[in-house]
Amino acid sequence: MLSQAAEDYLKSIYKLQEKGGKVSTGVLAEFLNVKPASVTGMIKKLKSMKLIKYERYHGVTLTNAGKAIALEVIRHHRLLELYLFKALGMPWDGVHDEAEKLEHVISEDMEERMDAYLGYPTSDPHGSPIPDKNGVVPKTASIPMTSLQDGQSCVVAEVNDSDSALLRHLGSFNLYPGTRFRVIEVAPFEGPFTIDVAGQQAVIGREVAKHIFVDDIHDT
Amino acid sequence: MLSQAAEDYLKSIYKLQEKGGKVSTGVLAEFLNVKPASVTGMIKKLKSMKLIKYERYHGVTLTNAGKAIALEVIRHHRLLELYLFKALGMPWDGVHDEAEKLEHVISEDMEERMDAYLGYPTSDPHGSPIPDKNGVVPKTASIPMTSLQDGQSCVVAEVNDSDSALLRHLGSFNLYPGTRFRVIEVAPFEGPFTIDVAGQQAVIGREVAKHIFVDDIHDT
DNA sequence: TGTAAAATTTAGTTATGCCTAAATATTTTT
DNA sequence: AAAAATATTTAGGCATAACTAAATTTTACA
Repeated sequence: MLSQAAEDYLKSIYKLQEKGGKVSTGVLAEFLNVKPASVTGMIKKLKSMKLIKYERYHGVTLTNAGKAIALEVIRHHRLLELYLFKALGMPWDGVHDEAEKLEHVISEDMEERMDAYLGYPTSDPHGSPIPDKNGVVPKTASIPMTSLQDGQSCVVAEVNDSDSALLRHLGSFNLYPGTRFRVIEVAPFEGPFTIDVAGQQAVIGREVAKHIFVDDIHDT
Repeated sequence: MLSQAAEDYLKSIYKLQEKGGKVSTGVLAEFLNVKPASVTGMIKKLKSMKLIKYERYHGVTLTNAGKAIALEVIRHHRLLELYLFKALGMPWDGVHDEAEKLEHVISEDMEERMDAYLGYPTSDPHGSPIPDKNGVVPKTASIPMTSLQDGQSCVVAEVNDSDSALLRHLGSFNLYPGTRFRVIEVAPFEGPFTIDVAGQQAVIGREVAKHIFVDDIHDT
């Protein structure tokens, strides 16, 4: 059985790989909040298990076996987030931390039962896609909020799930996946976004907007 | 934060203490499936944390702090068992193993939400009492099935939760907590019990009967 | 009571996964 | 292309929690 630490490495590699960019020792270390020297050690281990490919100074790549494990952990995480949200009524800014611990521990059986209870969902409370049992990730073609222009209307597709303060902030504006809003004004010089959500005005800073992805854009 | 291993030691000490008898290094080792030398190490650690009292060759006792942790872990375990059983429909012979892993990992918040969902229950699917938030354990005055006599009728109160084969066996006779049955005959010389459960006859061996506790006994 | 048996502890190892500090390799800059 | 900056690895430690084998302590029995 794979250690929790190893699972976290694979999950992180997958996510960093998704974002584009080379997954170097240093990047991984930063992402996982460990020191580069520690990453070197785990890289050796994962390589010897044939879960990753690695060449010095050229970054890491998941093998198919490694990717399968990464996707299974991510599936666990997102199913758990949605389950905790829907079945236990946990707030959307609380489910990430809980899922982060549970994801390494639940059985296949529990995974399947949650999946069935939820009706085989394809996205979690933050809009992130839930890979299916075969590791197939639903397509999500969304665009960063930062690329919106004055007057455009759109629907929140996905937000970063790991920053609970950010999530509470967005929640205070009722900005959840599925919520439609309209850009009233984008302040010049990389300024904040003034938007209209269901008749209410809200100001969203650039840094926050970077973590919001949107869909279904209309010019109005 | 306390390690999972330490939590398991405290939980085991509590359970062994309940059963009566001195909780010696060797007994603990056997119960936890580790070697006595390993127990010595953990005993030192737990003693230094003031979670147990210990004197060589005289066994271990929980301090109040240690008992509180033990009861919290047991509470988690039993709430989880009942939750998995009721909310996710897991079979009663499957919930123990799942709960065994989850019990160390769930938050107070999740504990409270499960508790509320279940309506603040006082026993798990195997009839074991669920300690409340303050560590108060509901009274359960039940008697081992092995002390029953011919013709007595009673209700299953509690069964050992950790042996899934045993649980499946009992399930095949519909022998769950709350089920009433009548002893038709106790075979002599420590023989098996022939019982009547809802009109069906079943033969329960002594070894199995030792793991069944009953209540509400009537002579018929 | 002395000796054998049983229980427990000590000493030394192992594996995991992290750390720091120092060494080395690569890339970038000048 | 050499020097400087950056990235990565090596070497040596630490903590946890298990193990084995050997020593020691306690208990039990003859």
